Amino acid sequence: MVTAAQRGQEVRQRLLRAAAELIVERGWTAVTTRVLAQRAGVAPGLVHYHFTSVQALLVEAAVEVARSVAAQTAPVLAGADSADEALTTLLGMFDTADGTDPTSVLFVEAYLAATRDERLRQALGEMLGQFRRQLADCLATHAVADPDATAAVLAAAIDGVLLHRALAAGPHGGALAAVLRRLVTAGPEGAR
Amino acid sequence: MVTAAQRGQEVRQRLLRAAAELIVERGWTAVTTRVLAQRAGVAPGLVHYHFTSVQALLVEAAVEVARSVAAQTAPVLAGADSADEALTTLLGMFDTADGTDPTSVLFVEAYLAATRDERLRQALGEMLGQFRRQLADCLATHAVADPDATAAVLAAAIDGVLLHRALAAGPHGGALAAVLRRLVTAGPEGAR
DNA sequence: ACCCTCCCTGGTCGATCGTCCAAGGCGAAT
DNA sequence: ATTCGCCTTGGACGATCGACCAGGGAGGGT
Repeated sequence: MVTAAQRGQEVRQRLLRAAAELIVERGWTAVTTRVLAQRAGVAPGLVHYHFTSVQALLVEAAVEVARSVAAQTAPVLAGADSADEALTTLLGMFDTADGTDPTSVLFVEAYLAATRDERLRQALGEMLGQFRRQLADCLATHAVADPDATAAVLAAAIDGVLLHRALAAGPHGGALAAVLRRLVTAGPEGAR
Repeated sequence: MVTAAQRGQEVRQRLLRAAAELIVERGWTAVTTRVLAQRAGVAPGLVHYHFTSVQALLVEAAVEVARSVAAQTAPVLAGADSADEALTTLLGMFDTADGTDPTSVLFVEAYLAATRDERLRQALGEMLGQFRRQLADCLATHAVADPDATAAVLAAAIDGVLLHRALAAGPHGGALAAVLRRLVTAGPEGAR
């Protein structure tokens, strides 16, 4: 037997999934109560029953997606045998993304919304810091110079490449990896 | 004597400036006819007199700002004596930006809006292509390997760094330049 | 003096917005 | 069987939205 509470949680999840889709399709500030409910297949009133506001729902949905992506990248960085391997595997995960794919657009939408929502900014800032730290640990283990700054730039470069792919075709696969590899193969003398 | 046509053009410019401000403050899809008019200090009806729609006004405003930034970077790339110098000067132009400054936010907002507006996507895509080409020419002149892919990655890295700065503090100035310099100082043997 | 053209005003239109709420439904506990 | 607590429904509220337009006003050409 399915309890009412279980059905309630499932509705919550459906609303979160609908929010993630609609942020991408319409843009953060254009996601409305009624469209959310329709996409989730529930009555409009349920949105404000399960969440205090539409904005709170969007924030929770975005953070959840970011968390799931972070959960995928973490083991890659922790288990790599070399900085080269970590880079290659990481790029492989994003190589099918063309900048207009749901995940890429959602991330950028969340970044922007974070400039206008302090809670979201803090949540995403912590996750970015965590990713940078994991990446820096990976680079430090494999003797890359200035691992902290390198990790920050590498993370930024990946996001930037995805951002630019939405506008115009850019380097993919091997060509992209070859350029980015310069960041992690320079020895300690790379820093002046 | 100020003719009516001159005043009309000035109102148009005021609306474009107001649009650029409001896109940053409120987000692309949250800029409304009436707020635009109020910020520009004109009657609401003028928005749809000078522009066919609010969306058209936003697109024109974003493209105009992008063009003015491109006009600032172009001479830097063309006149640099070395790839190092071009990189340093370029970074200097963006070093005061913290990711929440008007120009950075406007660019990202425009990138996102471009995924939902084909005209804007094409306009920004052309400008990105032009910037990449200028940067690639600069790199090629100073014997950097694989200038096209390097230029694309470098451009993406700069945008990515600005994007991430909005979420968390990142490398600035010398530390940032030191890492990015690896991209442009690797010789032809850098590509395996 | 006339008209023509363009700029501008201020308000109306139907649609849609976020939020809230009274009332109904239904399993679980008493 | 009754009560309790949570989930759910569908609509009401005032505010605001983009787009539109009838009409006023003021130079410039005739």
